[in-house]
Amino acid sequence: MSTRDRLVATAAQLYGRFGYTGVGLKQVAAEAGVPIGSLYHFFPGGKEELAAEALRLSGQGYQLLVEGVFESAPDLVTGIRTCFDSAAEVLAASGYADACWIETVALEVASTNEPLRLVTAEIFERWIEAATRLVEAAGAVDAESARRFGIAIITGLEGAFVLSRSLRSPEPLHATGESLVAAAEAVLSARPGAGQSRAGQSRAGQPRAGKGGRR
Amino acid sequence: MSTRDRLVATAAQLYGRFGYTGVGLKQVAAEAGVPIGSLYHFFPGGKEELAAEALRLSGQGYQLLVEGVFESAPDLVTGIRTCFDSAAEVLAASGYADACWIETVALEVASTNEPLRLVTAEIFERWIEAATRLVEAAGAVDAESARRFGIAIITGLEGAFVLSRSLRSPEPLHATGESLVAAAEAVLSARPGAGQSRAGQSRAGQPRAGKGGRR
DNA sequence: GTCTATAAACCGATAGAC
DNA sequence: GTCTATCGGTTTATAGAC
Repeated sequence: MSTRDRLVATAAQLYGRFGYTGVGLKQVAAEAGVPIGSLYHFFPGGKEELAAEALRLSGQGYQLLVEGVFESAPDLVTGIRTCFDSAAEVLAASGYADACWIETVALEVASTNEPLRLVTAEIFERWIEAATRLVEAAGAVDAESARRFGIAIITGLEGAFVLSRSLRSPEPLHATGESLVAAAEAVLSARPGAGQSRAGQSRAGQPRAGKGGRR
Repeated sequence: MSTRDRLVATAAQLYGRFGYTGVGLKQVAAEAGVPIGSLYHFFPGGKEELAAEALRLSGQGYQLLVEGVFESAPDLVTGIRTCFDSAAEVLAASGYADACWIETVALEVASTNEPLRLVTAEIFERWIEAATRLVEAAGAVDAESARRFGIAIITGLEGAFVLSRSLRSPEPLHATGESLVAAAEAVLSARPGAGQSRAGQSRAGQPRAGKGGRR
């Protein structure tokens, strides 16, 4: 792993735990075992450039992770359930520390650092587009409602992360996931050619009970 | 307005824009027109005590605000719509700065400051209980699913704030609100004595069309 | 490319005069 | 209760030797 990659990786890790303003460059360099001068050699733009790079890398990482979960699920509804349930497991296993650090930084910079705000906006926009594609693949009617529900999945996940981390409980993630499952069934049953019962399959599997508990 | 109240109010304002680690006590004191010595006179616990007080005050304020919106709405579904739509208006009017600053601080302190984390947890728990009461008043079946959907309203709102602030667009708030409306109709139609069509009224009004647009 | 030293500004917190 | 000066430590960033 190159010096540069090590800096980006430890920056992502530290910004995730302490936030953007909560971590100094000296701390990042020390943790990565790199002198501060080398940091400015690779990132002449200083803290901002390093954070932008870390954000973009983590943003892509999170996207691939979630897309993988959905694509290996038999249908959209189980994809949503698996996504929120496994997020709850990972979060609890890390002592409620590792959720989505991009949202922490996004809130910190939203009104204070325009270049970094734009970086987070690009990441979120890509996530929305990816989620929209997943909903469309599940058979939702028009592009507009697919995007609308794709956004709801992202916002639900991010909001549940906040409460689950603060409360140190998986309950917000489970509850939000179940609410999105109910919404997905409603959205998908409204598509042309769908019966008015709860549906939601796109490529396999029998209709699930859907009312299910928190396992 | 007393010196003490002025400190708490400006602290809430500054922490909202720059985050907890992003604002110094000197800055708070200067903005409030108070010498730093007086700040430590009223808050011997320093930054942490001041932030805790500001969090509790703002937490109660947000709760009263949202409860007022829901209680003056004819039913749960229009309460949700009004809540998300007016939040989008307020946010846009402030240049996408004033959403919910408690979540910014909650993420910052979640893994770094246990006393403040507990303060945010208490606030979120009260919000959940308030939201649960609103859902129960709308006629949802059991206490468990009422709490589950109450949580989803809070997490949806908080998550939508993150994306709307980052993207500087009302779209995430509108999309999340519509998704919660669909989920509410599904949850409420499952209650005993309800037809299996989409419902959602609790005290007034005819059944709405429910599929409606973004106005 | 690597590393050290340092500048200039800021941080939270305290002491002590008034 | 108000206000100032200051301590010790941190921040971002740069200069310059190697």
